[in-house]
Amino acid sequence: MSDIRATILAAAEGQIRASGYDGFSFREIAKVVGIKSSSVHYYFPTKADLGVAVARQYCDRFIASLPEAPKDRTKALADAFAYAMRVDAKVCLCGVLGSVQSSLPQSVGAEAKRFFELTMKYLIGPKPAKRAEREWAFQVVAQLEGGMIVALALGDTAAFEALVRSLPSRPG
Amino acid sequence: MSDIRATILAAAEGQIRASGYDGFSFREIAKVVGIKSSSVHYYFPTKADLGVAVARQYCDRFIASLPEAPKDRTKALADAFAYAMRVDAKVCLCGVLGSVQSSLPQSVGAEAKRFFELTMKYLIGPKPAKRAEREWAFQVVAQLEGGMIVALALGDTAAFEALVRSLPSRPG
DNA sequence: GTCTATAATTTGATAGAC
DNA sequence: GTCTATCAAATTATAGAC
Repeated sequence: MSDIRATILAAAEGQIRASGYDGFSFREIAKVVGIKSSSVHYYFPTKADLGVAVARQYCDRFIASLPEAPKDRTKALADAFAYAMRVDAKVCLCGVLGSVQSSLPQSVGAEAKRFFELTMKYLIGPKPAKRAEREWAFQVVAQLEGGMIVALALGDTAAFEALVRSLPSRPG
Repeated sequence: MSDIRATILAAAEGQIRASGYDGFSFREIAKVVGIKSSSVHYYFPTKADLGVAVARQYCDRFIASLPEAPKDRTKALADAFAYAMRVDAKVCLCGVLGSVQSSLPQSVGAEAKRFFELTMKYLIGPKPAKRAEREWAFQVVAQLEGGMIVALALGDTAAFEALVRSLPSRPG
C-alpha cells in the first residue's frame, strides 16, 4: 500500500473516532495529509469507499493484534480495548459508527457489525457455544464498548481500567 | 411550553438518536414539524441551543420516569433502558452524543456527561457508596449503553433483552 | 411568530491540465 | 498522481416584511 494511502487512512480513522462519520471531510483529511482533497478522491472515489476502507482496516488490525490461543480470552480482548483507549484517548471506531448505524452507508455499517461479530467470536473461541455463552460474549463486548464511551464522556479513564479488571467470566 | 417548541424538540431528539449531532439539520426538522427553518431559529437561536435543550429534556424525562424507591434499582434502571429501546428501536441519545463528545459544543457534551452521572447516582441510591459500588454502577451503565449500540448494530434486540436480565448485582 | 430571501461557508464530487 | 478550478447542494444563521 502506498504511503499516501496509508496516511489518508490513518487521518480518517482519527477524525472518525473523534467526530463521527458525518464529522470528517475530505478537505480536513487533505489538510492533515498535506495534499488536496481531489487527490484524496483519487485514492478513495467516494466517502463511503473511504469509510469502508477505514473500518475494514481497523477491524482487521484489531483482530490480528489478539493472541491466537491465550490462557484467558476475556483478558486478552479487554487488554486490546484498554490499549486502544490508553494510546489514543479515543472511543472504539466501531462504537462511534455503530451508534448511528442506521444513518450510515450500508457498506460502512456492515463493517461495524462485522467488528462486533468477530470480537464475540474471538471470545467464544473454537469450542461450540451454548446460548448462555453467546449471551456472555455479547455482554462482554457491550461492556467494553459502552465503557469506553461513558468513561471518556465522564473524563474518567480509570473507571474503564477498573471495568476491564472485573469483566464477567465465561459461564458453564 | 408551546406546542411547536415541543414538536421541534421531539423531532430533533429523533434525528439525533438516528443520525448523531452532525447528522441533524434545522431544515430537516422544519420539514418534519411543518414550518420553515427560520422559525426553528426563532425557538432555538443556534444549533448548540437546540442540542442542549434536547439533551436536557431527554435526561430529565428519563430520570423522572424512574421509580423513586424501587425494590431493585438495577432492574428499575434496566427496564427504563429496555423500554426506550423497545419503543423507538433507537440507541440512547446520550450514547450517541457521548461517543463523539470531544467534537460537540461544550454545553451539549456536558449534558451527556450529566446523564451518565445521574444514572449512576440513581443506581447507588441514598446510601453512601464505597469504591467497589461506584465501579459497579459504572459497569451497569456501560453495559446498558454499549448493549443498545451493539444490539442495534447486530440487528439483534433480543440480545439486549437478555443482557438486561443478567446485569451484575450490587456488591457488598 | 412565521415567512421570504439571502449571506457566508462547507460539503462531496468531477473535469481537465500537467 | 497531483494539481486548479469549479459545480451543485446543503449547512447555520440573519435581515426584514407581514
